[in-house]
Amino acid sequence: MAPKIKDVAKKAGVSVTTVSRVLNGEKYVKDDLKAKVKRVIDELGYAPSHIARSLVRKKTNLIGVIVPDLTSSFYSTILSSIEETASLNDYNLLVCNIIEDTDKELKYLNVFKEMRVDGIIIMHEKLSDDIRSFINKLDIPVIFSSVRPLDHKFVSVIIDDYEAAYDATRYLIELGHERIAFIGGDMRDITSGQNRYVGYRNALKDQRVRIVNDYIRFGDYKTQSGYNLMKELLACEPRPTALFAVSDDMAVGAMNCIHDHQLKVPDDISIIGFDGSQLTELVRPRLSSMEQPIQDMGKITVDTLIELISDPTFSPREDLILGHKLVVRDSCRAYQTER
Amino acid sequence: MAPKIKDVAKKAGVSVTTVSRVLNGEKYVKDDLKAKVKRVIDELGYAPSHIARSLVRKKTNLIGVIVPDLTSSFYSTILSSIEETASLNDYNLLVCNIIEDTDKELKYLNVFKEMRVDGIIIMHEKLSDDIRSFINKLDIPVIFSSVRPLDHKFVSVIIDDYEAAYDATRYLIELGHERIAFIGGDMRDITSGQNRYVGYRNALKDQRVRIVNDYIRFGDYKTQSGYNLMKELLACEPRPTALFAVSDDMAVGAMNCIHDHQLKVPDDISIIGFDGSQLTELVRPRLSSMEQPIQDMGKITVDTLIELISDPTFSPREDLILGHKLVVRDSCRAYQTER
DNA sequence: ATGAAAGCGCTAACAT
DNA sequence: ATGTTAGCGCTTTCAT
Repeated sequence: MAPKIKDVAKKAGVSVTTVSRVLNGEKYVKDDLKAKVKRVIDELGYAPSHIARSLVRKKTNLIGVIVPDLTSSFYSTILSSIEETASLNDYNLLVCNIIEDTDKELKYLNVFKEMRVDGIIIMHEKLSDDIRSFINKLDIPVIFSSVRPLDHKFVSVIIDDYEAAYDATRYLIELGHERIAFIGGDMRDITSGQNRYVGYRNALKDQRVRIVNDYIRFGDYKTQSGYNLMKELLACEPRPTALFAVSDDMAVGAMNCIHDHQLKVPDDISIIGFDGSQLTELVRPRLSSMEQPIQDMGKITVDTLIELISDPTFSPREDLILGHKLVVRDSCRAYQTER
Repeated sequence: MAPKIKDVAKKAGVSVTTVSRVLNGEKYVKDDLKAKVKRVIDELGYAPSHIARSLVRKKTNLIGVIVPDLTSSFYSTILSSIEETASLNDYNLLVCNIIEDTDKELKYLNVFKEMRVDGIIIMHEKLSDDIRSFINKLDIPVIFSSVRPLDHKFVSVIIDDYEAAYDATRYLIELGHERIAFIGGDMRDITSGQNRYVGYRNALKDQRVRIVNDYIRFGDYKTQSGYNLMKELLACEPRPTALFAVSDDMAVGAMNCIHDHQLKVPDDISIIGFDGSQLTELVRPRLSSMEQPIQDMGKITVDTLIELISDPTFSPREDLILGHKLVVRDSCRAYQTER
């Protein structure tokens, strides 16, 4: 069995309180005693039980994180930033990967509750009724990152997805494109589904570009779905000359589909993605994308959650809206009518 | 404050023991009592404290995981598989992302020790002396996944990296290539550094292909490093006609470099990667790769660790060697001398 | 079938 | 400056 504080106390010839004091760096311990205790701790290889500590302190220093898909470039990057920030603040991450599995999510949320995690980060917005009511009853701070669910009793750290989509679409319009297709996400998602879609539509409408329903398709943010939808789009007559995809993954899927059909990006079709994930630099041509500040998003999520944890009265009723940025790479070109 | 077992007991008019019994599904509780307790639990929104439980049961159902780079396609996939298997067995993951930071790693290992995690999974092999001695003293089961450090007192779940690299290289030789370059990893790594390098060398030697030192470069498994090293290789005279990169990330970096120099894969240079990560299907041309059974690796790692946890006498002294598989896609072609 | 009470390893009054 | 002791919320003998 691992040594306990009592063992240390006995061997050092002091009381457990004294050991506890040196453990917690309190003063009121004479230097020689402190030194002796420390030596014994080393000799015994003693490490205080976080379990026992949590029980009395009522603080676990644990943050539960629910990620929709660990293997996606966007989420693994934001998770990495979350981990870094948490670690810097002495918080540890309990990570749960949910791939559209409400039961598993509910189970995990319950584990988070049982574990008495200090806070919870959720990164998807397709909240089932069960989930919704569960987290509403929970008296643990919850924060949403990169998404904002509909009835938000909680804070979200996001960009303005509507504006970002609008700007991305306008960029294509300004390049002279008039047949601009759209590959969207799940319309049950407000943030990444609806907002981005409406941004696209309104950009077209405002610049008086015709909206063609056939050019509008919806999928699930993943590469495969981008590939499949692009295939459908290639069958349209006339073919679109540009595409806005609401995730880089989908954009890459579309690029690959185009490549596999012996067409060229951007010569035949211009593509702009969304997220600004690592993928953008991994593919050829490099993918222009509407960039979310992924690193900042992770950091700010954790920083805000920690404030929420340490000061329950602190409650930024407002969401935290970060800036988006168009990053131009090589996947778009101007459209010449006389081509 | 969250309700406790005592609150439930009081409200249900029974003893805490009884509540504990229904919580743990024991028999010897009359049905009507059981029902009443359950109702009260619901009404109160009571969830047993995992902390308190762990303290008395001496079991946390926590597994600590140390990942070298969450954002890499290989590690995020294996982590995803680990998470899934753990979750299925009611274990939760404490995830720590280490990017060559020994201090952080040591700190985390100490957290794992304090947290009394039931087991630890480590996915890198560059163990510093501190780390090495720390885990040797630890009386928590440790398992290595995808790597095997030098003095292995612990079990590893791996493929035969030497054989896999040998086979990958031989594939290029069989395609008729004679100028085969190598982009390697960190030679301080046994598994992914040395073994793969020696596999490459021996394959050349055995098939009597000349080994050219200029064609051999070492990096850090990442895309950028693959890119940079390929740039160096392109400057060689004569240029290599084929390349074996010890990670898919590096292979993709090399592909991009080749593309950026107006050359073609596989027409000008054939490339084979290593890992069989999702990247292989994301790039064009699709990347042929020596595939590791990533999913299985994650699953087997967790399954074995759980055995280790539940039965301390159980100790597969042997490493678990999984099979590798060459997956041919579009990045290699036969070399014709008369070209 | 149910309950009382000891104890898991620690912290934090409270005493000295 | 150091020690005694009562919990923290649960499980688990041991009684009944």
